[in-house]
Amino acid sequence: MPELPEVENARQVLEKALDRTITDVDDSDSYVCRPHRPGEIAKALVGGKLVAAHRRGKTMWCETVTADGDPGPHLGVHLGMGGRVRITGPGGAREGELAGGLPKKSAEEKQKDEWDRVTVSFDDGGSFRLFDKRRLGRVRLEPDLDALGPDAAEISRDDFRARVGRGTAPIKARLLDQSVLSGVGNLLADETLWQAKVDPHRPSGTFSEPELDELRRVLRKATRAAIKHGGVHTGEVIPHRQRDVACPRCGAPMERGTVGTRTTWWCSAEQA
DNA sequence: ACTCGTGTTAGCTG
DNA sequence: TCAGCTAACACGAG
Repeated sequence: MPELPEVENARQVLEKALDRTITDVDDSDSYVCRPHRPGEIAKALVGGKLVAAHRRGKTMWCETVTADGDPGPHLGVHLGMGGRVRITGPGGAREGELAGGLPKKSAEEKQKDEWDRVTVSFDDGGSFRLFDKRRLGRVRLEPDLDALGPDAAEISRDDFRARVGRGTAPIKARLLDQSVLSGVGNLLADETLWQAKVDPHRPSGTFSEPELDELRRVLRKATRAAIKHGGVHTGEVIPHRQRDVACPRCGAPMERGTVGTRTTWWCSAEQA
C-alpha cells in the first residue's frame, strides 16, 4: 500500500517516537528483521534514543544516540506492501491512527496485536510498532541507501532527464525502478501517466527533454497532492481503476493490462 | 477453493 | 557487465 506519500505521512508520525529512552525492543520476528538475529537490534538500541526520522523514497530511517549520548546505529524502517507505523503514548495510550496505509474501510478495522511485527518500548510506557499483516515490511540496522535513486519529490530537472529518459523498457517500469528514482509505486505511476496523457507502454528512451520535463512536473504535482490529501488513493484517476468505468476526463473506456509485471490502468483514448 | 496484490529482490537471460 | 524480466517472498482480502 504505502508509496512515497503514505511513507512521508508515516515518517511524520514516527517523529512522535523521538527523544524517548528505549527500554526494550521486540525483534523476534526474524523474517521482518532479516538479516539480523533475534536480539541484535535490541542490543544495539536499548538504553539509547531515536533522535531524528528521515525518508528517501519509501525507505525511512532514524538516527539514534546511545545511552552515553554518542551517535548510535541508524534504524531502517520499510513498510513493504502493507506496513504501518503505530505509536503509543505514556502508559500505552493510543496516539492517533495508524499511519502509512489505506483509509479505514470501516470504523472497526482489525488491529490484532500479533500483527505488530516489531515493537520498540520506551521508559514512559509507550512504544513505536511496525504494524504489518503481511510481514513484507522490514526493520534493520544500517539500511543501505546507495541503491536508491533520488527521491521522486526532490529530483532535479537534469537528474530526471538523465535517469528516466533512457532505456528500452516501458516508461512505467522505469518510473517504478527504485534505483532510477525512489518513491513511485504502482498507483502513483498510473496517476502520473494518466495526468500527463502518456502511454505506459512507451519506451522510456523515446521521450524528448520537454516531454521529460513535463512528466517530472506532473509527478511532483501528483506526489505533493497525495501527501497533502493523505495518500495516493486521493488521486484523480485512481478511483477509476475499475472495470466498466470511463476516463473521468474524456469519457473513453479505461483499459486494464499488465505493464512491467504490474496491473496497469490507462485511458484507451488519451494514453494510446 | 482459488486468485490477486499500492513492494522488494535474488537470480536468470540475452 | 548490464538492462530487463520472472519468481518468490507472506498472508489477508475478495
